[in-house]
Amino acid sequence: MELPAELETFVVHFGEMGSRWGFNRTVGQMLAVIVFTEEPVNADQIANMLSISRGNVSMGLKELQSWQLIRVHHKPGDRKDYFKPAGSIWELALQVLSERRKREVDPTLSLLRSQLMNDHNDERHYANEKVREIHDLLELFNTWFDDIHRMNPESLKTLMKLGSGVGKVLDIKEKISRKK
Amino acid sequence: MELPAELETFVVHFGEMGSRWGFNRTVGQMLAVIVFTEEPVNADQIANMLSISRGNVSMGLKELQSWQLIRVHHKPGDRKDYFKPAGSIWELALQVLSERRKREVDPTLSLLRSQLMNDHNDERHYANEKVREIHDLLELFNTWFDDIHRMNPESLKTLMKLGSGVGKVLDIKEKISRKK
DNA sequence: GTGAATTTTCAGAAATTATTGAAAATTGTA
DNA sequence: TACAATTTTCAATAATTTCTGAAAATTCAC
Repeated sequence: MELPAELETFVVHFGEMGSRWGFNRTVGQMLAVIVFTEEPVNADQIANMLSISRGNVSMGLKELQSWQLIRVHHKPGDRKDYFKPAGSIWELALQVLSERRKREVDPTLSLLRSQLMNDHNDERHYANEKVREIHDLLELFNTWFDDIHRMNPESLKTLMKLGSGVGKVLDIKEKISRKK
Repeated sequence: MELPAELETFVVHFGEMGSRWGFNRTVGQMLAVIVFTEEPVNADQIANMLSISRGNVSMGLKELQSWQLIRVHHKPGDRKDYFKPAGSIWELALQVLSERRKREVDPTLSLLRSQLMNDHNDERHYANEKVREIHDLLELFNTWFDDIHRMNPESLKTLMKLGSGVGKVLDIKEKISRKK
């Protein structure tokens, strides 16, 4: 199976962006192939389309599975593993955010938490103040994100479209309470 | 100036996380030093505290400035440049998100946009459907984020604390309109 | 304008990360 | 169980990224 010409642009781009999204060039390209190809693809097809080694494909697939972005699919009478996206584009995006939070926020939060546990948590120290501030911010972000993540996609879309609308409501509410 | 012992943990951690946050180990460590130190610090102090070369510090500072995370500060009678955070923790966090959107979302969005411009935008093709879906998702995310970013920190905090509260309101609203 | 203080640049070196491909392990079928 | 198909592993190598430090550029006080 050859890489279809109309996919080339996206494969190249997803490759370039890959490292910014948290994986590497090859893994990004593999994701592009899997997302933009209607039929599930197998490892040999991916290796051929991207001209990379079979071993590299194997590692990349493991990575994409650890991100829960792809799923195995079996075809009757074929022992090969075929891969397809683990959900809709919307679900994949949420999944990427979720994994990134796990990798980018959670470790820091747990360090800050343990730091605040230590009783020598001297509030006079500037650094301790900052630790507290970052901790509270990340904690707020995390609970907010959990909330959001639990919402069904349609409500979430509606909420996002509302955007500053919600903000305006809150601003008005605030102005009123300040006048009291 | 020596690296204060109580900062060591954070410097090491910010270093490890650096690459996940979009810069490299050294730049992460430099950010930690600047954020956790009350007094503005100069390039030589950073180089000494982190035991890295003066040239490396210069490049790192440029990077942090390109992210708009730090600002120059001048002391009277001292020609050296001193550096301090460009804002509160909250503002720095928003700034990181903002820069990352610029680097991680905008390039993809502009590719997808140009792809949809091309008239051979054949809706029968599976790949084109996906292009459209990703485009719409990123567009929605971008306008939402712009909205959010314009809000004042206090309203934003309130909104985040509300979290699923807003979601519940929307869910109820939806259930009602479905019954009609 | 001169020159010392300071910052920036960048070629080469070091460190890190990604890739290959052959061997080992696993899986499924007969 | 035997064996062929398939996947995974991992040591060696290749590619990329980061770092150093000396030289060049800039800045500013006199």
